[in-house]
This record gives sequence, C-alpha cells and structure tokens, in this order.
Amino acid sequence: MLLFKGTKFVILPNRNASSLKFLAELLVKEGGMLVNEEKEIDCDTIVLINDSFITNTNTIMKNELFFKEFDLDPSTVWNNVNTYKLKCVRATCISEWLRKSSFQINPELVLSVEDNLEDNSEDHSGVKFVTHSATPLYNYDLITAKLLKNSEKAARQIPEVYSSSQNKSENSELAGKSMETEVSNKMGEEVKRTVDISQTTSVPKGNEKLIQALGRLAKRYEMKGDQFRARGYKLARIGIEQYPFKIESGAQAQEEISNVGASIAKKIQTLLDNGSLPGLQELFESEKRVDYFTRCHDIGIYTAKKWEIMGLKSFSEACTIFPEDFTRDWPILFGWSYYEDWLKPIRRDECEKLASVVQQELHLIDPQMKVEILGSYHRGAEKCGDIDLFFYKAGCDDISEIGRIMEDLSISLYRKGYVQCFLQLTRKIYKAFNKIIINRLEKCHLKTTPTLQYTARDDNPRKFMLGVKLPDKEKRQFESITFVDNYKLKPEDMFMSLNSDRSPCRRMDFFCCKYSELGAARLQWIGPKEFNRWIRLKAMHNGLKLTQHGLYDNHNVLLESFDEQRIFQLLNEDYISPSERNHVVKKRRKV
DNA sequence: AGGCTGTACTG
DNA sequence: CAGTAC
DNA sequence: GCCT
DNA sequence: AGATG
DNA sequence: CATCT
Repeated sequence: MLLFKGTKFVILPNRNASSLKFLAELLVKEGGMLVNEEKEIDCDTIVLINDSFITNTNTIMKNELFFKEFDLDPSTVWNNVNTYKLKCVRATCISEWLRKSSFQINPELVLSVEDNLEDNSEDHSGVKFVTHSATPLYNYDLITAKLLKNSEKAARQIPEVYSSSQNKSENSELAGKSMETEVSNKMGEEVKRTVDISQTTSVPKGNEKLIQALGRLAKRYEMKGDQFRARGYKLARIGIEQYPFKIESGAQAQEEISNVGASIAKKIQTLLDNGSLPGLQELFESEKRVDYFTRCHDIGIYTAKKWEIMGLKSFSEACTIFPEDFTRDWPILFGWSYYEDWLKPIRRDECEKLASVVQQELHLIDPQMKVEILGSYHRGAEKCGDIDLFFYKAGCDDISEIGRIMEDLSISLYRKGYVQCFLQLTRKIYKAFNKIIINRLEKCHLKTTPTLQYTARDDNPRKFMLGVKLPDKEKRQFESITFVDNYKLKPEDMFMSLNSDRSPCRRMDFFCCKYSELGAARLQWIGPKEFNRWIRLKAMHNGLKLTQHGLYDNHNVLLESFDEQRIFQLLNEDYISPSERNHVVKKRRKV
C-alpha cells in the first residue's frame, strides 16, 4: 500500500531546505520517486514547491531567490514545467496526503504558475521570467536598486551619545574575589552582591513593536534553517533593545545601531509608516505551534517543524504519529512532563538553597571538591532560567575522577529525593533510573518492550543535566513568586504533567573542568552566550582560539587556561566583570 | 566573497 | 553525521 | 541578515 | 576584508 | 576612493 508508488516528483527550488529533507524521505518511503536530473522530468511529474516560496494568494514567488536556489538548471526545469503544464502544489501537501492516506490532487491545491502582475514578496522585487526565452534568467537591475538605497540615505544626526558599557572597572574587584567564595561561605543566608542596575534597561515606548517584529523574523528564518540570517535579525533586535532612544526612522536606526543594515532599516521604516510588515502576520499561527514544541527540552527546530508540517498541534498527537521520536529520544518525555516548571524563572535564593544541598552532599563524597554557581546567577540575575553548578578540585586534572564524583553525587541526590530526573544516562544512572523512564513511556501509552534498553556511556560524562526540586518541607519560603511568563501545556497534553506550582522542578546542570583549566572554563560557564561568542570572535581575529579548555595560538599551542584575567590580557581587553558581561557589546560603529 | 563560538553528548 | 544543548 |  | 576600477 | 564580491 505504497501511497506514491510510481509517481515522480520534483521539489523546487531544491530539496535541501531542512524541512523538506524529511518530507522527501517520507515520499520515498511511500514509493515516490524524486527527480535527480533535468531530463527525468516528464509530463506526469508532480512539482512540489517549498512553502516558503508560496504567497498567501497561492501563487509562486518567482523571484530571484527562488531560481537561484535551484539544484538543477533553473531554466531547463522551469521550461519543462511550463511546456508540460505540470501540476504544482505545496510541498506540505505530502503530509496532508499521508495523514489521510489518500493521494489526491484536488484542483484547489494546484498553484498558479502564470506570471502574476502584483508581486507582494516583501524582500525582493520581482524577476520577470520569460518562459520561451532561453536567455537571461535574471534581469534584476542591481544597479538601480543600489542607487535607490544610497539616495534615500539622508544623513541624520543624533546629538546625544549613548554608551553601552561605560562603567567597566567599577566593581571588577568584587567579581574577582567572589569567585572563590561564592558557594563556599554559608550560602543559605547572605551572599549579598551588588546587582547591576543598568541591567533593567527600559525600552523606549514605540520600539517594542520593532523588537517584536525582528524577533518574529528571526524565528521565521530559524525555522527555514537559515541560522545566519536569523542571527542577523537577532543581533539587530538586541541592538534595539539596548538603544535608549525612540527610533523615529529606519535611517536613524541604521546609523545609530550596529547590526542594522540597509534591509532591516527599510523594514523598520515600513513598520513605522504602516504599523505592520507585509507577511508578518500570516505565518504567525504556524510559528506559535513550532514555538510550543521548541520550548520543550530536547525539541529543537528540526523536530518541531517536522511535527508542525504534519499538522500536529500537541505532544500527545506527536506521540501517536511519531512514537519513535519519544522512545528513542526519551528525554523529551521529561521535557514534556516538566514543560511548565522548566519555563518558570528561579529566584536567586532558591538557587542558593539548592546549591547548598548539593554542596553538603558533595562534602560527604569528597571534601576537597569545590562547587560554584555560575551561569546567570553568577552574573547577578534576580531570576535564573536554570542552575549551573561548576565542580573542580584543587590540583586535580583528572577529569574522569571528577566525572565519577559528579555521577555519584547526582545518584545520591536522586536517592534522597532531590533529583527528579536525569537527561542522559551512564550505566549506574541507568540502573537507578530506568524504571522512571519506563513509567513515563507507559504514561503516554508508548509500548515498552521488555528488551527496551538504552545505551549508556562507558566513560564518565563531564556534564550532567538534571531535573531537581526541594522537598516539600524546605520549599515553603520560595512559594509566592509571581510569574510574568507562564507557559502552559495544552489541555490535551496535561495528562503527562508532573509540574507543581508549590514546588516546581528545576533544571540543574553539572559541569566540571581540569584544575589547570579553571579560568577558561569559568569564562565559558559564566557566559552569557553572546559574550562568549563576542570574545571568541575577538580571539579569532587575533589569530587565536578560545575554548572552555583555554586560549590557544594558531598552532594550537596553549597560551593560558588557568588565569581568567590573563586571558583578557592576552586578548587586549580590560577585565570585564560577570555582571558587565550581560550587555555584550558589539561596538557601535562610528563614534 | 566569505564568515558568523566552540564543544559535548546522543542515536 | 545531524540534531540538541550548553 | 550584517560585517569586514 | 580584499580585489578591482 | 567607491564599489563589488
């Protein structure tokens, strides 16, 4: 009962877009054939168009990009499409057909191939494609376009100067010494630290809309698999978030804010003029569905999109269509079960309490071991997304010894009821924890064969990812937190929930390093991500390489790994204290 | 044009 | 190797 | 997407 | 940034 | 020095 047996398909513009890869697999699994060469196309071939090239009026965006992305020769292929009058449908029709188990091309699915006059593609002016001419495919007048952009570049001057990180060296001494003593000194009570006020950057009214729009565009390109374009939008958004003035024009934004270029400036202008950007509202529903999935641990953009394309809206639906996804990548079950808890922010005092529990237990196992809270906590955040615990032992460069200690530690914390779940397995962890996995599988009615066995590593991981919570008697003081962002499971997914408002489960990570790599490792795990990227880029531009293991020269010779300050020095940077690392800072261009 | 952090873990 | 995560 |  | 005009 | 890649 192969649905597509004997049918030929061609995917345009190509089949490599991440979402289409799995559709192509499904197609072949159901007996369909994919065209690999121009000449294989015949009059019965079905043309599948990547949905991102289909406008909301069900026509194909025949713009420059569309043809440039072709795997095969665009002109040959497109001429075939026209001469044979091949049927063109959205690529996602495949999922529709599979779900209904019926392969029928209803007339309303067929996309119009005719050149239409209006071109509402938001990013490129149209390409006129002449079907019977074999010659130039793109007569897009780049020169005209460029000239236009330059002429509209009216110079605008903004008198005030804002500085994104002015106050260096102000409390760097605090940060320096806080390292050693962060956890070691009776964490329960005081651990007062000056929290960086400038972190509370209030965004000027009016910029919110721009920020939201850029975020949405970023997500869209992320979903399309274009990580770098997505990053372009993300960086521009960060720039606007930190920009203290109201944005009045696209040109102003481009001049004042780094990572805002011509294209984003234009979109900003449109947004300011019209209050909206064409094509931004339409995809919103599917974006929200993808978003729902990706907030779950171990569901990334790939799986989320796969599910979304198949029309799935909930984990329980996904569970019936793609049971292997859950049985194979079992941590998803815990991401699902603790979906809401793991999206709740954690107050600093709870971080400290949990860390002190860990520290006490650690002391029983090996009194020489040290533990520090790094991550957003160390950067002074009032609310943390997770708790990053960092282990090391003075003089000890044996990572597998520390790994074993972390393993034992996590297991005893599991036995004592603090650890709720593990998100990866070792042999020992498997023995202790296997039954809970089975329990979760059964809860969502996935078959658990008696032979079901997960592979556990033989060596010791340097990294543990856990779900932890405080026992009921200790949690009281942390209750009344008001959550601004409260992400909810959909009702049909609630039956798996292990969430608890009174005593939420928390994400906790264990990391470790060789003692000789203390500085580089701290640098990494203090973060944040944007700071790490920035400083590593800086290292790279100096011909060096920075990792959690150290700073290396171009011959991979270690320059420094123990002394954090020295790493800054070697990179020609003043020391930046942890809380200052929150405002990562691409220099504003021009001064 | 060509780069966009660098690594660990899993299947 | 790709997908996910830090 | 933006930057060099 | 490097190449090119 | 501007523009292209």
